[in-house]
Amino acid sequence: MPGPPAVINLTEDSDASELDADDFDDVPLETSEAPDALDDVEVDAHPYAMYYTNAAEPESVQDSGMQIVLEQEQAPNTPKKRGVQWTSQDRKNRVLVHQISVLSLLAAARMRNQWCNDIELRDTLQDMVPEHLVQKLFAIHPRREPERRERVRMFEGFVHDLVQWWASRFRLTDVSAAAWRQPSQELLCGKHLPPETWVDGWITESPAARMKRQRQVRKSKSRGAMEIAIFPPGAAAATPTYLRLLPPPDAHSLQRTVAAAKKMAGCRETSAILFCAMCRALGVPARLVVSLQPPPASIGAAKSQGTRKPALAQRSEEVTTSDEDDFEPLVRLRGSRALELERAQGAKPYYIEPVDTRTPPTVWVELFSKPYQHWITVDPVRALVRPTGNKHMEPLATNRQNKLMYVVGFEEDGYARDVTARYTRVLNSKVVQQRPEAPGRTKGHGVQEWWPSVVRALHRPQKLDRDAAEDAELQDNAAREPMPSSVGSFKNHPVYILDKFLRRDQVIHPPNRVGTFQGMPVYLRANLVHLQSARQWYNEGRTIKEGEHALKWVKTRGYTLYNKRVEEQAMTEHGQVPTEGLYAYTQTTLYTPPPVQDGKVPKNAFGNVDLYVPSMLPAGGVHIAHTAAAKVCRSLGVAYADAVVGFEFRKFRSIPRMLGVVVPSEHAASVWKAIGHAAEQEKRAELQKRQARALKGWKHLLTALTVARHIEEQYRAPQQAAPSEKKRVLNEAQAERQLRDDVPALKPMCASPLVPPPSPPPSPPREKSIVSLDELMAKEDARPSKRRIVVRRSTPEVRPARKSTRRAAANARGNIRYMDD
DNA sequence: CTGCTATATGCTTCTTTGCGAGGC
DNA sequence: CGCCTCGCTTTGAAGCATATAGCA
Repeated sequence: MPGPPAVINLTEDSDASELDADDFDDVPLETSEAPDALDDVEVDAHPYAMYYTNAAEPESVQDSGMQIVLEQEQAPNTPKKRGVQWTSQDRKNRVLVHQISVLSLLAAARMRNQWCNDIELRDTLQDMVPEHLVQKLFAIHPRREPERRERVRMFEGFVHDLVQWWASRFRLTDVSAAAWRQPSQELLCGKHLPPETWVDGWITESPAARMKRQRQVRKSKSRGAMEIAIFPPGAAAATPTYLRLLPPPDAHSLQRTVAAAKKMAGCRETSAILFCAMCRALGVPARLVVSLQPPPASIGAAKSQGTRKPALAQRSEEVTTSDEDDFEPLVRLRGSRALELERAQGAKPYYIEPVDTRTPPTVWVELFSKPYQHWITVDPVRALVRPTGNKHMEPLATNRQNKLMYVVGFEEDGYARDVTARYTRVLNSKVVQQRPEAPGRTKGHGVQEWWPSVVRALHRPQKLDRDAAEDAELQDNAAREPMPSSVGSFKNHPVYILDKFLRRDQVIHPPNRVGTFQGMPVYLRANLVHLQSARQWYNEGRTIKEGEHALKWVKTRGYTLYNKRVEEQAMTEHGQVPTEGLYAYTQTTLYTPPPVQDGKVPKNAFGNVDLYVPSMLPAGGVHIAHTAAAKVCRSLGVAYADAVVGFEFRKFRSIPRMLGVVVPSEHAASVWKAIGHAAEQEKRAELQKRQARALKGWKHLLTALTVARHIEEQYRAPQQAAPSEKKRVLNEAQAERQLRDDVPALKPMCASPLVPPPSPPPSPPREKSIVSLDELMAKEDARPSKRRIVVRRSTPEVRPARKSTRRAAANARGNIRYMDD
């Protein structure tokens, strides 16, 4: 998880994302507003160092109890080859995590950009600027210096001096712990980290330690720490790694940012944020530029990164020489008090991979030079001022902590602009391809790409002149990127494409060649056209225009048994592979079905109406989307046609999915009415049927009892035989009830409310055991006439209705009381 | 060692209108 | 007789992403 988004505030950004809500089903998410409670903490003394021990957590550490559990579906065991077997769900998760990270980072950056407008912060910073610099700035005015070229030079000189002054004054602290950089890949790649390891501002916990902490939290009734459980990728069930969030080390609130300004000390990112605020205070249009560092969207990228990283497991002094990137000694994030605590508990220091402040940053500033009418790139940490930035802000490909993927500049008014093109020379060949939904992954026409939609939400709705000029500049920058130098890199290239990478349903139209590579013509991806067969277009409610010729002929791909047979037959008869023509969208037109004429709905060859999309409804017709519609139409004598709304595929056979009928519009109302009527009647009939079944059951039972009594009367043996006889009869009765087990719960005909069955009802106290059926029936006769019949399956008592005219039924599952009417 | 290419492998997508027996 | 339900039918190929080996 990336460090910065201590607070997530998604507004427009969340609208821009095309994340399916379903994807979040498994993520129980509870958030609450997180007030800034650490504001009074000193910036200098590693404000969170004291929390780095397992000592009791101050209540202010975490305000929201948030739990994110990305669970994976249990899949059947697949034989493990080596390493982790990635499932398709893992891949989807990676993209999702990437996208959520990007949005979160944007939100975090936007919030910091807002802080730059804070009056107190601006005043604090403005007061610090030396007088001679302020004078230098004021001197740049058309009235004082009419020569524009001179003003351009003066502005650059001013910015240069300002940056020099800033870099010499601002003290860098907390650099590594607070760095905005690539999150570590170990966990995402399924590597197990030992407990008490620092991971991007989180700390790993052993299950036991977690339980213990949670017990303490419960006892003290305080809010728990924010924690997540990360499951390793792969199909096999595994134990997650538990992470607890540490307090953010950087100036994560406005108050702390102001404090950092007063101290003129903080991390690299804080330096850039404060510099931006200062420039705005001086009246110079300034952008806060952020190179977002989300985890990679593809597994391959993450894997190669993750495996090459030095083992974070070793966390002590010896790690300092583990990597060539390590220029700084081990960062010990300890205050003196924390160190004491640590010594007392025998804890080890956390290892945090260092950051080299000489490498390109992930946060910097752009200043708008009014005389030059261009944005100037400024890195206040390395004291760099450059009219163009790509050489100095692009990290090396080998840099694992900083990957240039999205660079966004936030302006004073809160709008942002995608300025990635300014800072990379490999925008199309590398950068774009790292984003999800790169050209190779999207398909078809009209597919919304994710990042462009995010950018649209960030950009100013109406372009300023300088925005338009910048767009041209950035486009020019991108256009200067050279053509790929290998066949492979043409694949999925966002600008160019070779014939050989065209898919079955793609064609270049118009086929304007823009170059040649190894003898192959090179085309622009912009001219790529997605094609579909006539049938496919028909399924979307479109037909091929008159006189259009197919742009491409391809081998048919019969899927159903029928079509396969047809293909085979064609093969044997003509000796050539059957082909079908493919057409572009522009060659099609909306399909208009023949209209309803003389009250008749025109049918197709199958005797129904194709209604795959609403536009395929014949003129003068109405779709009655009700399953009972056909029956009603038949009885009413209304001409109708079944509506086919789609297909289902089972066992290589396509089955039309029917839903309702199409009728002439003049009959629609009457058909709907009849449907309502029929439904009511059906309901009544159903009820009657159930009652008839219940009555039959009762009749059966009573007959059985009568017969039993007759038999008993005729063949009764002297006294002793009676009990066993009674038992037999009762068993019979019970079997009878079991036969009726499927009788559904009967709703009363009248409107009396159905009382839910009290469960389980106490058995009614029995006065004394019944010895014979005679006794039983005599008892029944003796009872006062009751309007309520209770049948309890659990009791071997049988209390049939005395009069056969009484309608009665019982739910064989027992204990449902039926109110007779 | 890195980057490129070819090959192997495993997963995903594409597809687009039955029939007859028997019961009610 | 008409309508409904049930059971049987069959079980691919292309395309794509990724992993891996080999080569320059």
